Amino acid sequence: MAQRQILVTSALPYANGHIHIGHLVEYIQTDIWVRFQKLRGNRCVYVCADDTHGTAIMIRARREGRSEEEVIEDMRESHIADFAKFDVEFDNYGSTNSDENRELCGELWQSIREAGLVVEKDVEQLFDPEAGTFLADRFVRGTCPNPKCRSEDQPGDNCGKCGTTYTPAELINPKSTLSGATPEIRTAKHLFIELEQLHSFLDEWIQSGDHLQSEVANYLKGHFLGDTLRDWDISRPAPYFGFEIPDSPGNYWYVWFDAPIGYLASTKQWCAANGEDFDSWWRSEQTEIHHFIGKDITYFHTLFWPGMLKTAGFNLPEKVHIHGFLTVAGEKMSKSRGTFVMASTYAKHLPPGVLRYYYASKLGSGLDDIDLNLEEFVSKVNTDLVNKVVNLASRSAKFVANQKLSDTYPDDGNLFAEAAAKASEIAALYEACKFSGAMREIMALADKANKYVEDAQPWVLHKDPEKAAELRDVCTVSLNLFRQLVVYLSPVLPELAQQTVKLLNAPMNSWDELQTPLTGTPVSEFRHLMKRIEDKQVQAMIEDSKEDNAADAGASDSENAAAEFHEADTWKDVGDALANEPLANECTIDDFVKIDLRVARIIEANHVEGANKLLQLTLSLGGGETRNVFAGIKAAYEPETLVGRLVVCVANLKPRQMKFGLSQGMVCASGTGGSEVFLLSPDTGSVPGQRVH
RNA sequence: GGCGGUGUAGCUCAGUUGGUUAGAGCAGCGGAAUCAUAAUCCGCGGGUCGGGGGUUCGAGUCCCUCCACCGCUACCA
Repeated sequence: MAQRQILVTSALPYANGHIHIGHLVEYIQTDIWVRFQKLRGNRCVYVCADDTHGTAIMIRARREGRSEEEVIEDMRESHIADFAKFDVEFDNYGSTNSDENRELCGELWQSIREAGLVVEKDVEQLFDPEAGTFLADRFVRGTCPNPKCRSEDQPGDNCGKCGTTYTPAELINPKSTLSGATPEIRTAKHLFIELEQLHSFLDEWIQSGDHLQSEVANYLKGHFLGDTLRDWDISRPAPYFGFEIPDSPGNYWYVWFDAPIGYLASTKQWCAANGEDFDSWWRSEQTEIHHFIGKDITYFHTLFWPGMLKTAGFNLPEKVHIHGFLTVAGEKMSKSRGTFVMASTYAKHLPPGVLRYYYASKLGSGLDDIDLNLEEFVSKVNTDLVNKVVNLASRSAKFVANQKLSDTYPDDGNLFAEAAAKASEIAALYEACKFSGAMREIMALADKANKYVEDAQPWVLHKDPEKAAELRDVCTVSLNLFRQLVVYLSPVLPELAQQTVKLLNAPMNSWDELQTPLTGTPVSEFRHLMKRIEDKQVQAMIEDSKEDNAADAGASDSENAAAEFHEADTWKDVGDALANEPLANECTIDDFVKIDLRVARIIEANHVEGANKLLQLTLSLGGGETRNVFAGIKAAYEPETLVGRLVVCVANLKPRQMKFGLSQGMVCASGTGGSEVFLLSPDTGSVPGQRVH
């Protein structure tokens, strides 16, 4: 098989936040794929970098009273340390704030200019006169301009209440979240790339070959390519932390222009350090480029990025591998529930290998979100890795410790050969990123191996000194089957592979080593290769995450906001997920007054036996008037935390007989449901029984 | 609203170009074994493959329709 030359990237983590277990899905997925390629003997280079530019970093640096460079350097060290803990091994980890990146940005920019793709347009944007900076939409809040809504304190791009989208300039009574000042509308020149000129190229690239998963190609086709592609605003006026555009003083490249160029820049650094020729990696048909990204940044990597590369004469990606997000216990990671777990917090409580295995066992080639189910996590890694795989070594190594394996490989009923024959099938699963399928196949082999040991009964042979040779044969088979499994698993579990090398005193550098059994080699003293994990470790991690986040609450708002985002969500406001509830039909004031909203105090709150979503609440309207209400807020609130607080309720709602009793009203709340429910609270001073007008 | 995706055993998921009584792991139940980190092995139960309609000799697999859930809906993309 010819050796392939493969360049692999993961998305660049933003230097405004620490790595969390959601990020790790991507880096672990990529690292497994890279290790697999290397094991197969391909030339494979894995580069990444910190994404360092943009308003968010600038604001953070100001708040912390230090330079942007200091901020990003600290975060870079933290990121590198976190990745190392999880055996994510980059060949180069760069930064978008590097000389290489600046040069390459200039080079691509030049090509894009020469291709006639750049146009200049005026853009109206809000400007904070106190902070002296233009404001990204999420740094502006004000009253929703929709006359039917007028909700206060809404972000600058769309209303979280009614879902209306608008520009920040349309907000009523806007305020900067940086200084509290009222922003001014200022006009500035922005540079745009006319992507439409590349429409037919993109059409073809996206539909041809196997560059994208079919869902993605369909999505792009239906969503963007069916229409005229809009111009892409790639400049930002000063002040901005980034690179100034050489032929447009006072303007900076927007962070999403220079971020993907970071892939090139990081490669260039690697080339310089290893005496490699950059063009043979990025301008050569010999090289396959593979990007691994999350589904939220599909747009950049499948439209702009290929367009930029094409225009500047670089290699196009061979494949953009797109994955879904991580949910924990079936829901978005949540700080209040302690499921927003930082990589470093995880590493304090649990070993990294088991997370790598768990993710591998869940990852297919699709875009579906994967769920970290905590009970399943514990049982799966213990069962598969400790009880099945490691158990093979554990139950046979001690019989032959400090001895040698048999000189000729014994009859094993063809088990080794059959498992070896699975190599091409399992390799194909790894290659296609169908790791879950690969793990299933490997565990099926582990089951067969355990059955072999069960049938061969080495513990019986052990008692009869005359059967020493037979015992050694059985252990030779068992340990070889074990080693074969470890080779199969080594992209996922590099640490286990290293330990197995020590145990069996034989290297493990190639996929082909699973084809040939070891014979006559010494066996070391057996030591536990992997510890079972316990539920209490997981619980401790969750508790610790709650504490982490409580500590965070004292930090700046922007820091908290950043921590809420999925890996690339730092580039947008996650709040718009709430905006999809369509606006109800128009109603008159007469309609409105039919609904009698009252302030009420929760005087009792209880779980309801047998109910999945409901809590039983007793509301007091004052003067002894109470209402029994069943509210679907169980996932979001503990009953004991509710007692005593004021809420707003619909007091004249027709009572409804529910499965668990009569409900005499509704408690007002916002949110999308599940754990995302937020009760409305009146300001201090209001008392139970007051009507809401 | 539009577009994309998903809906298969209690849970997590496989089901390849439509073809014999729909599979795995985990969980549950019953046995065996005791070398091993209470880890293993054997057996059992459990699904009208979201609902309905259609094409076909035959559909979880193709077509239509409805329902539920998730995501996206672009000048922070």
